[in-house]
Order: sequence, then C-alpha cells, then structure tokens
Amino acid sequence: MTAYQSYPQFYVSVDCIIFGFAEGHLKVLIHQRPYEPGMGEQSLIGGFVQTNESVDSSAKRILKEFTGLDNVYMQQLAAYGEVERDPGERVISIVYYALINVDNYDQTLSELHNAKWVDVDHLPALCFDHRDMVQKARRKIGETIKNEPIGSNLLPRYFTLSLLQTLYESILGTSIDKRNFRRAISEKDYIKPTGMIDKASSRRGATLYEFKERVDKAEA
Amino acid sequence: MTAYQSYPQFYVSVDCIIFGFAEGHLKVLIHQRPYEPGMGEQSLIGGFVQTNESVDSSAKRILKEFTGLDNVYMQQLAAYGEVERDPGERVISIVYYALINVDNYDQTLSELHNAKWVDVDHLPALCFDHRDMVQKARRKIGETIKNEPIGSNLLPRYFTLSLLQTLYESILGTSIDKRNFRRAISEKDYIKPTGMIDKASSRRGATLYEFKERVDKAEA
DNA sequence: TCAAAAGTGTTAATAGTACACCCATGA
DNA sequence: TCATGGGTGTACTATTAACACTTTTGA
Repeated sequence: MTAYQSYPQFYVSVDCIIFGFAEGHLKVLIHQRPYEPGMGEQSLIGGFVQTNESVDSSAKRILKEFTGLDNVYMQQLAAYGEVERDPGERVISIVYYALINVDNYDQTLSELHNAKWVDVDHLPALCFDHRDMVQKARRKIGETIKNEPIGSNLLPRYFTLSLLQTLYESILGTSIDKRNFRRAISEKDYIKPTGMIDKASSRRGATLYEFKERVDKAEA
Repeated sequence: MTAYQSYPQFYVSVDCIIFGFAEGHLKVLIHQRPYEPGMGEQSLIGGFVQTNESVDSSAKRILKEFTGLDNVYMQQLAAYGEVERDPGERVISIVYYALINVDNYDQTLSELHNAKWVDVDHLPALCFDHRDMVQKARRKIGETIKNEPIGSNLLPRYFTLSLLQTLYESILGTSIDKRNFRRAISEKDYIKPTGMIDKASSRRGATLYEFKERVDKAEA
C-alpha cells in the first residue's frame, strides 16, 4: 500500500514539563520512573504515543492522567532524538511544557504517581536528557513572558502585584525594580484591579488584581 | 528487557525546509514526491529516520543527499504528529530548516531529485502539512534575524548593503528605511567592508561587505 | 544628460533604567 | 510605636522611527 515498509519504526514518547508557581519559586512536577530502564530515578511526567491519538493529544492525555487538568496552556518544546538517549531502547521523545495553577489540580492523582514539585533552580538529578529539556523550556518561558500574559496560567485568579512580580523574577532569574515593574504592568491592558484587598500578605493590605481574559490555549 | 513492548511504534520522518535567497526573494527547495501516497505532488525534502542515526543526523544526511552540503546552519523547527497528516500511514515528522547559499551547492544532486526553488511568498500547493511547516519556519527565521547574523548563511561571501537590505526585507516581509538600516548594520560588529566595489548592480558601484565570521553551526 | 542605484544626518518619539521615600496597619 | 509589605514619580539614557537630498557613472 505505501512505500514505507522498508523503513524502521520507533517508540515515540511524550514528556511533559509541568510548571507551577509556589512559595515564590517556579517549580516542575516530577516523579519516580515506574519502569526500567532507570526505574526509581526522578523523571519528567511522560508516556508513549498511542496509535489512535496525535502527538498533541498524547501530551494532553498524559497531563490529564497526572493532574486531572484539561484545557491547559501547553506548548510543544522540541523533539529529542539521540540514539542512546534512553539506555534501554531507542525512543524518540517529543517534549511539551505546560503551565498550571498549583492550587487547582487533582492532588490525589498526582500522589498516586508519586509526583512532587521541585524548584527549577535546584533540580535533583533527572534521568536521561530530562534536565536539558527543563532548562530549554525554562528559557522559552522567559522569552514568552516578556511579551505574553502567560502568568495568568500560573497564578491564582486574584493576586497582588507583589506576587506577580515575584513570579516574573522567578521565571527570569533577575530582580526587577518595583516601580518600573508596576508601571510596565499597568500599561498593559490584560490586567485589572478588582477593588478587593488581600489582607493575608501584609498588615496594610494589597490590591488584588486579575487577568481580564485567561489565556488557556492548548496550542498556538 | 524493557517495559516498552506493549507500546506501538511509528515511522518517523524528517522534513527539511531548505531556504535560499535568489532574485531578491526568499526561496524554498521543493521537489516532487517520488512515492505514494501523494506521488508527484510538491513536497519538502524529506526522508525517514534510520535506526543507527539520531534525528539530527538524519536531517543532516537528508540535506546532504539533496545538496551535497555539510556543516550548514540547521535548526529543529517542530514535530508534526497529527494522526492523519500522511494519508498513507501514520508518520510522525520532525521538521528542520536550513539556510544555504544558492550559489554554492551541488546542483547535479538536486536536479537528480527534481528539486527546484520556489518563492516563499508564492508557494505552490504542497502535500500534507508542508505548507504550515514552511510558514512556521519563515516566522522563526524572521525572529532570529533581528538578533543574529544568520544572513551570512544565505548570501554570497561578498555582498552589497542593498542586497543585505533586500534579504532582510524579504525575510521580514516589510520595507525598511535605507538610512536606518545602514546605521543599524554598521553598529553591528559582524559585518565589515572589504574595500572592493561591485560594479554589476549599479553604474556608480557599491561597496562589497563580508561577514567577519560565518555562523555555520549545525545546532544551537 | 539622464536614469539608476549608492550613499549620507538630524530630529522626534518611545522604551527602558536608575533611584528613595511615605503609607497603612496589626501586633 | 514599630516592623512589614504597599504604594508612588522623576530624570536620564538608549533605542527606534521618520524623513530627502546629493553623488557617481555608463549608456
């Protein structure tokens, strides 16, 4: 039927870099690899592409299996195709990254998979080339957040400007001047004050803001 | 040995978007698909990943088969994984783009494959999702050329500033003010005048420039 | 002599950066 | 009353954008 029979076939995996923001730091969800090779090592959330699903769908399925979440900001990062990247068998991996709100996912599910959050700036040893993947994704998010309000995907619905600034600082790995930051943000049109005051984070209380429209796209 | 046996395997192809610059326009090298499905349709340069090579190496091999070129600026663009993207069988494609100098490749080889250059702004119908791939790559080059001297890969060794400007305009799809362009370029440190004069393009003659160091990297 | 491309500066607007103090409140 | 985080404005610098005329020369 096709002329492809003479070509080899490969396992194709999907690895998901699930980013969250907690305790003032950008975090990644990892778990212990449940099978050989590398069983017990720390690993990104992953799985294998099935015949009846696109690679994008596969990524969404895996994200849902681990977090219960649908309709999440998720982007393809890159394909990793070194011959020996998986010491067991040849596996070509297509990597996605997702941004989720750590207060709003199914923790029962993630605990079931022994998943836990680790600080992006203090990653433990990860199996295979997973560390490279995270670094690359982190750089890409840094580029993106300068132009697009992707912070909406990482923050709770209502947030203070201080929290937003901490998010930016954590993603960019720099410190930002408070006045410059607040001016730059107020010139954007995607954030608005709600009139509500958060009394938890300070005695004086801080205005709570929200994103006008949440950017919850699965592809772009 | 591994726990992967229960998972399906897939054909993995590599498609190469080979960009060149000729007659003042950004061009792409395409050819007629030599096998079913879609035999005879216009297609990007592609091939299948082999067991003994990484996906990156596969892209390099395919580029070399069609152009004779080694050591070319080449970057991974994305993986395309829709289930029905190839109407014959399930094929997951990993796409690369390359920038080459149209005066400096093995034309015998490319003619052997019925390859020809087409204008990026007037693409003919391409098979499968190849058109999307080209558009995406084009956007990415546009981003890149604002910051990196990738033009060196598309131009002859010596070139006039007018030609360089035409290249930028063609990639960015905008017209650029001549004085602003020349000032911006002269502030960069990667281009230098050679002292030679090109008499072919104008009566008056134009200074020929060259890139100080050619960025011929295969990965970045 | 004239058509055709080469070459050349100034000004205005915008964006980014640096920097320090007062405010409101609960404990 | 004081410690804590919230909130605010101005001056400087760098970057980008707009804009038009003179030069050279081969046909």
